[in-house]
Amino acid sequence: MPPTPRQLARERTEAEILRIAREHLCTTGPANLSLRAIARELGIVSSAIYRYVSCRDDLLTLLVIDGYTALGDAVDQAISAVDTRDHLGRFTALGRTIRTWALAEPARYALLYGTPVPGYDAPGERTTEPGTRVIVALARITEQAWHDGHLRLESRDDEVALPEDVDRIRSEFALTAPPAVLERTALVWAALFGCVSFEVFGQYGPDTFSDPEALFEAHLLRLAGLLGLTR
Amino acid sequence: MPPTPRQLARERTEAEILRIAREHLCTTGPANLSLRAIARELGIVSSAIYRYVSCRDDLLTLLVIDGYTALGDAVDQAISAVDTRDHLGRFTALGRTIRTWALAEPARYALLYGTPVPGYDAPGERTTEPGTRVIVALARITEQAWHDGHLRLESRDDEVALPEDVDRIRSEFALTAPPAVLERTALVWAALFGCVSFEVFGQYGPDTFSDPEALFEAHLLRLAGLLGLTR
DNA sequence: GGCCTGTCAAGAGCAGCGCTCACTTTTGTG
DNA sequence: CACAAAAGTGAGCGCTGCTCTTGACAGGCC
Repeated sequence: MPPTPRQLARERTEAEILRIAREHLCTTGPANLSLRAIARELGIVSSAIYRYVSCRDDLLTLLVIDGYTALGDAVDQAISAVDTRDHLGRFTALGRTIRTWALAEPARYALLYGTPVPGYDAPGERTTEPGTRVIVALARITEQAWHDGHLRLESRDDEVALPEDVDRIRSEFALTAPPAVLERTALVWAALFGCVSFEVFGQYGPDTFSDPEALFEAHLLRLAGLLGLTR
Repeated sequence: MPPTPRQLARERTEAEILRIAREHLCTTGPANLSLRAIARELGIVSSAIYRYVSCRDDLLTLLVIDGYTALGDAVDQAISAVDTRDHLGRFTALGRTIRTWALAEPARYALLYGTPVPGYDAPGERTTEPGTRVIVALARITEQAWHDGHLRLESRDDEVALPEDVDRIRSEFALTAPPAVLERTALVWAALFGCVSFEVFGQYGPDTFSDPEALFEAHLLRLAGLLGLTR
């Protein structure tokens, strides 16, 4: 059945709340996100906001899901614009997209990959799936590269740190590449976000690197090498 | 001249404020650090706290310096306990110390390497020096390894992303290793903190890796390889 | 001893916050 | 048109950071 006018109005208000909340996130940060301020900007009295959002943590959950989804969509789209056989190109597209999105949306990035908000536990049943999209996309790239024979192995790649965990994950996602590939994928995943976080969070001093993008590109290529990607 | 009783009492109170603030940081986070709550726990009235700390941001600066100093001391001590010629041992000691300290002091780690506190600008003239101690220590390790001929170069290591910036930094710290070494040092630095942040901030799911320490050790060795450290 | 100055604590007060509750107004629909 | 559900109102509680005025007290100087 078609949505009633009431449902439409409600959805429009909910979307508007999310939009204002995203803006406020930039200036106040997640810990000081103010429901009163959002209500004020929305033009309703402070208590009326609770008709749409049960509490502040609920709004945070909506923002987390919203952020993971936006980043996941951006990454998926960037990857799918590159030839399936160009594994290095897909990897650099993934890395570049994460960095670009994070620099464009530092507050949302911080909500996802920065300090956890004290006293807030993201409900796993709602956030895990969108939250794993980037690492799943990265694992699919290395899996495809392995499948196509474009993943170089090293001499001591026959042993891995956590065989049980790695095997469980490999079977969960039906990965055929050797365990060491998944281990290196996890390292590159963490390293990638380390590079992006340092830049977004201002860990590099103000006048240390004149062209952070060029530095990131160089790091991306080295990480591709660490991954064993050829071509 | 000896410190007056006044000065002694004042210093004792300041140290006590810092201690309580560190505790509160764990539960409230830096953005919601409450001067009133600290004053209450100290047993003085809320306004009296401003005799010791000019404002909330000033307390944050004290905590930032305190944190960088504690981490820097821990890293320096761990490194100096390893033979000067054991460059791999010094590198893994540095990495392990960062991880151990971060897991033991997640709130202080988050203050240093997590999301910047919105609206708070750390005064560079007071925080830069303690804040660079870890990367300086890492650079000294790679420099020493290069000096001792224990740093492997790669074929395309003759070109570097930002020659001017890298050369400026090399001369500032009197580094003799080639530019590519510094570039890789920067990547490993970011990657290291990426691994630690993922673990401290709970980016790995609750039941993904049964033994995060073992995973970190494996990643450390791979990062040492990326650095080109031999033996 | 008396006084003056600088330090410290107290407490009231302002504006903002999350959230609740009793209440009124609006609105879609049988 | 009537009526119930939904949306909005405004007072109120206890908390926050921060300011300002007021008063207690100790050390140095005459």
